[in-house]
Parts: sequence; C-alpha cells; structure tokens
Amino acid sequence: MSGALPPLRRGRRSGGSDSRELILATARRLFAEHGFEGTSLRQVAREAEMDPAMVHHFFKGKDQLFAQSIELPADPDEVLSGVESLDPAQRSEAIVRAVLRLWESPAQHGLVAFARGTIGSKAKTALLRDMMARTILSRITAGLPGSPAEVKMRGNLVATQVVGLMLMRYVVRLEPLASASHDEVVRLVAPNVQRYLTGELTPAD
Amino acid sequence: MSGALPPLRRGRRSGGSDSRELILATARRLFAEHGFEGTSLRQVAREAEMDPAMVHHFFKGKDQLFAQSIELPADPDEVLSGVESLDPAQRSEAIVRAVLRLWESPAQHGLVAFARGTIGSKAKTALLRDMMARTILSRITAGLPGSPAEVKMRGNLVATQVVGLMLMRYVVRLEPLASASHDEVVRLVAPNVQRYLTGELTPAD
DNA sequence: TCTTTTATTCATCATCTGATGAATAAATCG
DNA sequence: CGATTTATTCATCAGATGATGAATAAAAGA
Repeated sequence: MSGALPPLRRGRRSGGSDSRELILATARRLFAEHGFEGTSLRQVAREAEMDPAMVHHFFKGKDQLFAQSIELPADPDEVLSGVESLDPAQRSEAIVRAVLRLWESPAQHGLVAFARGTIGSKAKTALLRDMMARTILSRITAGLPGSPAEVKMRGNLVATQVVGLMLMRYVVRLEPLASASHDEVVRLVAPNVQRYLTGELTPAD
Repeated sequence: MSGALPPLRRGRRSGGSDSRELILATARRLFAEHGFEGTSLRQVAREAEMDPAMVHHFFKGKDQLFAQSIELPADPDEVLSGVESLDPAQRSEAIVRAVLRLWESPAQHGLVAFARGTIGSKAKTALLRDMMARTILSRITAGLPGSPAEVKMRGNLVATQVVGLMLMRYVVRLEPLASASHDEVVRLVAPNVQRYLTGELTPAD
C-alpha cells in the first residue's frame, strides 16, 4: 500500500517527444479503417494514449488532422517520374508498376485513408477529381497525339482501370487479385491500360 | 392576426401517408451524399420534415434505415439476366450496357449510397467483397473455359474495370467520361472487358 | 540566470448523437 | 358501434463529439 499514486502530473514530459508523430500515425490508421466521419478525435487520442487536447495542440482541429494524415507522402512528380519521358507505347507497364509500388510503400495507410475519406463524401470528391485531373492524368497523357478531347478521354479511361485495380486489390481485397505478384498484375492489366493510352479506340468511326 | 396558431397537434394526420417513403428517399439521398457515418437520423428527419422519432417508428434504427436505403432495387439476377446465356465472346457489351442502365435507373441514389457507405468502412467492405464474389462475379464468369483459378482471376479483372468505370463516371464524375453516351462508353470500354473475359492473358506463359 | 516557447493535463462548454416511452389522434378491423 | 392498430408528436435520456482556456512543467533561447 504505497498510498497516493504519483498525482498524474501535468506539464511537459522529460526527454524527447514522439507525440506528434504518434498522433499522426494513429490518425492515419483510423482514418484508413473508418473514414473521416467514422473517426473521432477522442478515439485517435485514446488509441495514441494521449489527452484529446493534444490533438488540438498539434493540429488545429479534425479537418487539419485529416489533411495532414492523408497528405500524399510521395508526390506525383516523384512517383510518376520517368513516365512522361517514356515512349507512350511503353508507358502502361511503367504506370502500373509505379502505382503498385506506391500502394505497397509506407504510404499505404495514407492512401487507403485518402480513398475512404475522399469517396465517402460529396464535398471531398470534388477535391479528388481536380487533383486527379490536374496532377496525375495530365502527366500520364503528356505527349500523346490526338485532339485534346481525345487525350482527356484516354486519361479518364486509364483512371477507370487503375483506380478500379487499386480499389479491388488494396481496399476491397478481392482474391486472387489481392495476392498476385507485381509481375502477374502487370502482365494481366498493362495491356488494357496500353490500349487506352495508344490503342485503337473507335472501331466504329 | 388570427392569434394562436393551431396547436401543432400530435396524433395521426388525416388521409394517406407518404412518410415512410419520404424518409427512405431522403435517407438514400443523404447517404449517397455523405456516407453512413456522415449522415444522422435527425438530419434525415429534418430534411424530410418529420419528427426524428418517426424514423425510429418505421425503421428500428440507423442501421436498418441504411440497410433498407441501399437495398439493391434491382437484384443481380434481373440486371444480368441474359448475360449468362450469351456466348462469352459477346458478353462484354451486354455487361457494360447492363451496368450503365442500372446506374442511370432510379437505383442510382441507392447505388452511390452503397458505394460511399461500403467503401467508407472496413467492416462494410467485407460485405461488399462477399456480395460481389458470390452473386455478381460468378454470374459474369459462368461457363468460361479454363481452370477455376483462372476464371476467378478473370472475374476479378472484370471487376476492376467495371467498378473503376462506375466510380469515375458516377461518383467522381470525371469529364469527359461522365457525359459520354452509352454507345461511346461501350465502344471504348467493352473491348477491354472482353479481353479480361476471353482474351489472351498470359503472353509470357 | 531569466524569459519564452513548447508539451502536457484538466475541467468544462454547448451541441449533436441515437434511442425510448408516453401522449394523442386518425385509420382499420371486428 | 367499440377495440385495436398505426401514425404522429413531445419530452427526455445518457453518451459522444469538437472545441476552448487555464494550469503546470520541461525545454530552448536570451
């Protein structure tokens, strides 16, 4: 019976502090599992074993926490580096490989959180749309021949295939697709992406 | 100044009652816009101009309301009717058309709600996975030649393309894809679906 | 050293959440 | 008609939510 436990002291801890990173990591995980609305600040704080007010101290509020949680750890420039410079006829494999690599990097939690949070609400979907159109699709379709309208449509089509692939493999986790190797996925999917990029699209024209 | 307004009487209204349907329609709309967690019972009640307790009266709670809201109005049997009986070599066009038709039917709100609610949370994703594997993919790949493993993979691949297409066209609304006609979408996408169904998948084997 | 910044905790807010039980009135059924 | 079922409203519950401001303590900077 040592009597009074040390009176849970407030004030700064001794030594360095991981708290900020810990909160971020926990938030990423929870946002990835339950989406934006399905995750509460207090839940994040609880699982990170901190006071809820810490979340407000480091981040201004839930919105900012979410924003920082899903901030793409690798920017499109880097992930798609090299794609633009490739001959369009060989671009599809590079795209599929880049995207597979990205989704199996430490960024995965953030990306799933991004997908969940962003598909889950109309307002956030608009963000996704602009982000995709401006930063990703334009890069993927850079230098393609054809009218701007045609090039845009090709970009859209690539998006349907690549986003669908990511969703089924990493979010829904359909088997056997989720367990297939990179090489296998490339072999299966890249040809279809290639048709969207440079193939004949209009057999009826 | 007629003085006291009629003392907001409780008890049953005279005449028939749309209330149940009104709640359902409102719930579908809101779930479609904000997902499951992002929609509250009281919000539904407010927009339907009813007392929140009505929602509990007609549906037992939020979960049941959601379940009834997203209940696929057309069952897969009907939507994909005829697909199974088609020659696999011509199945892709039928699939794409059936899916486009479905998503532009009155079921659209429910489907978007389904997508949002279901992608937004880990628990609900499992439901989606089983539902897809059992009721949809099996129908689409019925009668395909090849090993069961290969057929399953073909089904998965079709899913990546079709789900990606639906997501980009109806949820994210990427342009110009979102505004393209059915014929155009079929022309653009069906060949890729066809490759997944019956095409050469393994140029390296 | 003294001062300022930063990390941590606590107490508390108003608000919204999903839910329940009772009161009332119309419809329906016998 | 009378009894029962159904539709509607109201009052209220306990709990969670996001947020704020103050108290405290260590670190960093002067």
